[in-house]
Amino acid sequence: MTLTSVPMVKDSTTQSADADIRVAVSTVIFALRPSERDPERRELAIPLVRRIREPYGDRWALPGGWLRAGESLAEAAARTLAETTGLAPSYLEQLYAFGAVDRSPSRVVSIVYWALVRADEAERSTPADNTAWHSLDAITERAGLAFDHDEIVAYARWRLENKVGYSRIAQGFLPQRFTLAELRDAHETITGRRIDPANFRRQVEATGAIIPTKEFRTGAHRPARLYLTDPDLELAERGPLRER
Amino acid sequence: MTLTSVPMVKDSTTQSADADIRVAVSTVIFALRPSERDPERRELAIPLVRRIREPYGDRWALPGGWLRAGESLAEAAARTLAETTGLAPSYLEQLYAFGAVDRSPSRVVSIVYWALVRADEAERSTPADNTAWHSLDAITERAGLAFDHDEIVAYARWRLENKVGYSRIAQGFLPQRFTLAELRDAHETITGRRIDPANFRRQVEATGAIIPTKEFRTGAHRPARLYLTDPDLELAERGPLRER
DNA sequence: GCAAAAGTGTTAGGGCTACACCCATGC
DNA sequence: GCATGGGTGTAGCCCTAACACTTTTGC
Repeated sequence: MTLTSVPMVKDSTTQSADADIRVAVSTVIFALRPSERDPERRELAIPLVRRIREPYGDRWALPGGWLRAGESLAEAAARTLAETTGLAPSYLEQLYAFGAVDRSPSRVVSIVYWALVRADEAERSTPADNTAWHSLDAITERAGLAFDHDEIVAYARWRLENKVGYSRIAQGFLPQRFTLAELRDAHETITGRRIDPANFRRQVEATGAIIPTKEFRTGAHRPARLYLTDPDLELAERGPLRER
Repeated sequence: MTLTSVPMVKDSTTQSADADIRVAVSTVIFALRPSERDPERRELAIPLVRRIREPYGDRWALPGGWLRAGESLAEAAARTLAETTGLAPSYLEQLYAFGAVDRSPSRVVSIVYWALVRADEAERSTPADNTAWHSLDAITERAGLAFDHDEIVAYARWRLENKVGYSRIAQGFLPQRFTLAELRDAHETITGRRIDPANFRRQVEATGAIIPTKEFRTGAHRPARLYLTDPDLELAERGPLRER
C-alpha cells in the first residue's frame, strides 16, 4: 500500500486529523453450509478473499474495501457483500471498529460489519474470483488470516453465538419456509449444544416470531409443519439506532 | 470535536481511500451527580463542550477530537476524557462507529466510546473551559446538540440502561466503599424503576461481585455495611476482545 | 418510644429442564 | 409392524417478585 504524502493541515488552535489515517469497511458474512466431510451436517462458514498484494500477500482476508465518499458505513458493507458473494444479507449489523496502531503497516481504521445470508442462497451463489467459503472451525484451528482478521472473526463468532440466545437471528440463516427441526438445527450448530425438541418448540412458539402455515414438509417420517418468519418483527432488537 | 476546513486531497497514486474522509473519536462520559433541583436525588449527567466554530457554532457537543497517528481508538477516547474532565474512567467501552454521509458538512467517521466515572471523582473534577455537566433528561428534552449527537447520546443511554441489567457496571459509578443502598440507588436512577431492597441484596450477594467489609456507614438510622467492588472481576463481560 | 432504614424469612408463580408418552409417516 | 422424527403432557427445580417481619440506630 502506497503512502502518499498528504499536506498536513495543522490548525493553529486545534489539532486536526492526521490525513494519512484511512477508513476501510469489512464484513464477516456468516452462512450455514453443508459440511465437506459430512454433507448431511451443516456448519458455519464465511467467504474469504485471497489477497494479491502486500502486506499479507497470498493470505486469506475478510471481504472489504475502502470507504467511499458518497456511501455510509452500512452501504459500504452491503456493497462489498454483494461484490464478493452476489447476495443480499438477511441481517446486517455493525460489529466493531478496529483501530490499533500496528494492525496494518499503514494506519487503517476498519469498521467491521457482520451479516447473515440464507442457506439456500449461499449454496446457489457464485463467489467472485479469489473468493471461497471457509469453515469457521477450520479458520479457528489454522489461524493465519491477514491482519488482525483472526481476532475479528473470533469476536464476530462470539457475538453471533450470544445473540442467537436472545434474539430471532437464527431465522436469518433459513429460507422463507422452514421446519422447526431446521430452526433447531441452526441453533444447535451455532451454539454447539443439543436442544430438547419439545422445549425448543414451546419457547419459539411463545415468542410469536414464527408463523405456522398449512403446509408440511414430507420426508422419511411424519411430515413437519412449515413456518414463516414474521416479516413485521426485526430479527434482533436494535435499540434507538436508525442505520441506513 | 472541531471541524476545520481542510483542503481536499485526492490520492492519485492508488485508487484507494478517499483521502478526505477523516476519523474522529468522541466519548459519552456518564456520571451520577446530585440533581440541581433536588440535591438529595442523583441523576445521570454527561460533560459537553461548547463549540466555538462552525458548523454548529455555539452548540453543545460531545467531547472528542481527531484520531492521531500514534494512538489507538481507546487511547484517543481516554485522552479526550482526561482533557475535558481531568478524570480516568472506571469503565470504557466502544459504543458505535457513526458514518452517515451527511452527518457533517465534510466527511467524518466518528468512533464513539462511552465511559463511566465515579460519583465522588466527578464532583471534585474541574471541567475544562467551555465544558459543563448536563443532565441527561435535559438533553433529551431540549435536543439541539451539534451534529448527530442527540442520537448518539440516546443510543449510549440505551446501552447503559440495558447493560446495568446484566452486568456489574453500576459499580463503576460508586466510590471504592459503598453501601447496598447506594448501589441500589444507582440502579434505580439508571433504569428509572423501583427495586425491592430485600431482593436486590440477595441477587447482588449471589453474584459475588461485591466484597463485604467490617466497616459500617453510620447515619440517621441503622448503620449500613460497606462493600468493595471485587477488583478481580471485570465490570462487564467483554468477550474475546482485548482492546488497549 | 417512634420513625425509618438495614437486614432476614417466607411464599406463590413463572420459566426452564428433563423425560415420558402419543402420532404419523416410509419402508 | 417397526423405526424415526414430529408433537404433547407433566413434574421438579430454580429464580424472581412481593411482602411480612425483625433489628438497629438517631432523635
